[in-house]
Amino acid sequence: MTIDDAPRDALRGGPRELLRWVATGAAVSRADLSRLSGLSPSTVSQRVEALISQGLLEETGAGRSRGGRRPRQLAVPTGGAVVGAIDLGAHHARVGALDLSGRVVRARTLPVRIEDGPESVLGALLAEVATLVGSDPAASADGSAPGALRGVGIGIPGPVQHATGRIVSPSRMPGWNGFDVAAFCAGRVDVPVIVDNDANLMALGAHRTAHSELDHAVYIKAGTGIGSGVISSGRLHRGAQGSAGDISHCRVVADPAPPCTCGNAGCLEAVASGAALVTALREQGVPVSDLTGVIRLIDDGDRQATALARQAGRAVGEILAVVVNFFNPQVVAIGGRLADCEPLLASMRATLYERCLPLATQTLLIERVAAGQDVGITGAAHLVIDHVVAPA
Amino acid sequence: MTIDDAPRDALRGGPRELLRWVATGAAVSRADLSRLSGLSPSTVSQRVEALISQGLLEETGAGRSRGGRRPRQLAVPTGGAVVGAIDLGAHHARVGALDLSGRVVRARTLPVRIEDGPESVLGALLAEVATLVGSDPAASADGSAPGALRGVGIGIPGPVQHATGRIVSPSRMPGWNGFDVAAFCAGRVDVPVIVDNDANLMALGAHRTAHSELDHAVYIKAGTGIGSGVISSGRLHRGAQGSAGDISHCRVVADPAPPCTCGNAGCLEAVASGAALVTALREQGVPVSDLTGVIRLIDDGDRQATALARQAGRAVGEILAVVVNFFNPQVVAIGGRLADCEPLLASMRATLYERCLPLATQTLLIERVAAGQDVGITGAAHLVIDHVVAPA
DNA sequence: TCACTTCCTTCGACTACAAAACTAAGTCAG
DNA sequence: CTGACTTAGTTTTGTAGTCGAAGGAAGTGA
Repeated sequence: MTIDDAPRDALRGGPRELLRWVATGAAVSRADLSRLSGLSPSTVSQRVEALISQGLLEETGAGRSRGGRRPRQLAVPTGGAVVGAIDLGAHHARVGALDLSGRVVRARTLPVRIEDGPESVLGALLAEVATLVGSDPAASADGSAPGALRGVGIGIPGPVQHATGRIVSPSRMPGWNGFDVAAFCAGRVDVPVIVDNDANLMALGAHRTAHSELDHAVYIKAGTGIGSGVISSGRLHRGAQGSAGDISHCRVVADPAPPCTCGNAGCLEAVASGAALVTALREQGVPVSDLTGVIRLIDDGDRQATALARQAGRAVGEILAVVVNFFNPQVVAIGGRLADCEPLLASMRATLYERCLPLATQTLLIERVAAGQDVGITGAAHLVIDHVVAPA
Repeated sequence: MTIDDAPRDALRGGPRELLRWVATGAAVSRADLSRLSGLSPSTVSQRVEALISQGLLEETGAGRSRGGRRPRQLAVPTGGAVVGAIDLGAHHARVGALDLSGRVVRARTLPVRIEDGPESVLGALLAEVATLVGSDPAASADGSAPGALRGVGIGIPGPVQHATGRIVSPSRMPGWNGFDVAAFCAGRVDVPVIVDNDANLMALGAHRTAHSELDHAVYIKAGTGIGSGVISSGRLHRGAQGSAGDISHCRVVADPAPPCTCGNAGCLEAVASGAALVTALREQGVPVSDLTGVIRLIDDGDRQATALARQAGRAVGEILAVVVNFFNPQVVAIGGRLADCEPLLASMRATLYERCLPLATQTLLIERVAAGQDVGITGAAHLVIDHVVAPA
């Protein structure tokens, strides 16, 4: 006798899921939703009506007939910049205004100086969010409720206790330790603010846009720093302390083992992060100023830079091999600025295939995160949307 | 604003949970259940009645008053050996008959020879299950329905595709590759048979008996082989292919790197498993015949054996460090025959604390699996019980 | 003996969902 | 162009699960 697993999601057919189906284009009519969700047509009608009255859904005329009455098309109100999102990085921040479907309405990249401290940095970014949301033509045109800001999601490049919104001993954010981001922001905007780690947000964004049908996924963010986000049973896995996915200080074999900002040596971050590559190249006498320079060198086929990228790829692969064996995900995707670095990717892949159980890699997808520079804010927006369309 | 996470379990107050509360002794009366589950007294009464009529619960007279009417005590029908369980090991199998609360009613350890092949081994073990269940005094006394066998759970010391019940390229089970355990057993017993990896069953058993209030846990089984079981959000995490937790072939630093049965060298299993310790000691000229001998040597303080145990502990700790950083569990517990080996445990602990993020180890429990030799069959029984008390 | 507590059940109401019947609006064959 | 059929969506009605209030059962303690 064969036992199939418990249903993937007890929230089956919840308003959130209906909304997502419409947002992703999987469903266009009430009938579609009924088929997809397994709910009866009457129930779907009822729910849809509720969503419409909340301004979360709208009717957009009749669709094409498939041999019978034409469907009344549904859509998530688009163009309404109602969710703010900030994806804070080491040197830049991506700030955006997104609509309820998680689509980017308007976004900008701003230079930031983390070392200026949280008040200054976050203050400026929140102001930019307000500008982006406020400059919404739809809102200024009709000024109705659907155009109003519903929440702000913020991604931080360091450890965040999601539950409290507090930052805990970040390695590259001087002056931010213990800062309560959520509380600070709550004083500046009067909508819910959700704070999470940047890798988690990338994971959420990438999963929702590219792998929403997969249950278990791991996303690596390799930029200036290195981190990962975990999707388990379709949901973000944050772990006991909210530090799940933080593989930056796992030890890897490297000779000599480069010292890490954390005080140890041979950490993944000290070998495979963008910052590490910059440092290593400089020590070899190569004059690079930042990660962009390193990537250019690699693209140009520079021998030293390429060798370092390979080493970085092996290091990532080494850690990822343990993760894949242990967690057995359906997909491993790599994002961040180093994701476009072919030598790194290639040696990561090779190491992974070499060191994993055949069973674990047999159907494993190893990909690049597709969604580009907006994955982070997309993930942040999804977090907010999930919270706005609250219960189940 | 602080956002609390989604409710841990949408199945809140399901019949399964009620049953578990009674089984664990957390609840004795309907009133207890109402308080624990948050359901209204009327709903609880209704559910309890249903469970009683299914024979899954029974009333056992009145309890002690707490200042008012005396509670009508509830209990899971005990003494009824209604679930069969087999925990197959490399040289021995633990076979048991358990009641609906997951308590062991009767159990035996049998020697097995894996190399005799699945038909022979499983045939004998199933026969033993029948004997243990059949010799139930309660069943023969009143012969009523509650005494009837409801299902059999089987743990296999190798990779199992839980969904199909098939064994996939096990490293130490010649003749078992591709064997469909579930189908074979289905032909011999007329109740559901559930097959899973032995480490998964240990994890389930240990979690249910000792850590049921924790969401995320990792259990290491270190015996002849080495494996792990993962609890994520309170549920067994099996991963995409059902191979999650199989860390036996993760590479660790070891010099020289001992060859592994899988063809590679330096696998965790080749360094830290019981089989590896036996092999290594023999190569050093120490005459040991099996794992029991090794453990005796270690307990006696033998220098060579202890050194190997330390090395094994470091190797486990090394892998576990990555796992803890990545998964951020609330507890890591070690079971299996090597769990009682102090030097191994000590160096595992040390390595873990040295290599993990402080945030991840700050509140991390590192323990020995408490439940003893019956954890496996207990886990198997729980799997069956969960399936019998089917939906939510 | 009486007030009060605890335990549990009964009953009416509410909610979520579904099934069935129905309306609406189309296609297509003859 | 007409009538049979299809698809889409609504309305009505029914059912199952849950809760709250009320009350009965069975105790304690002043």
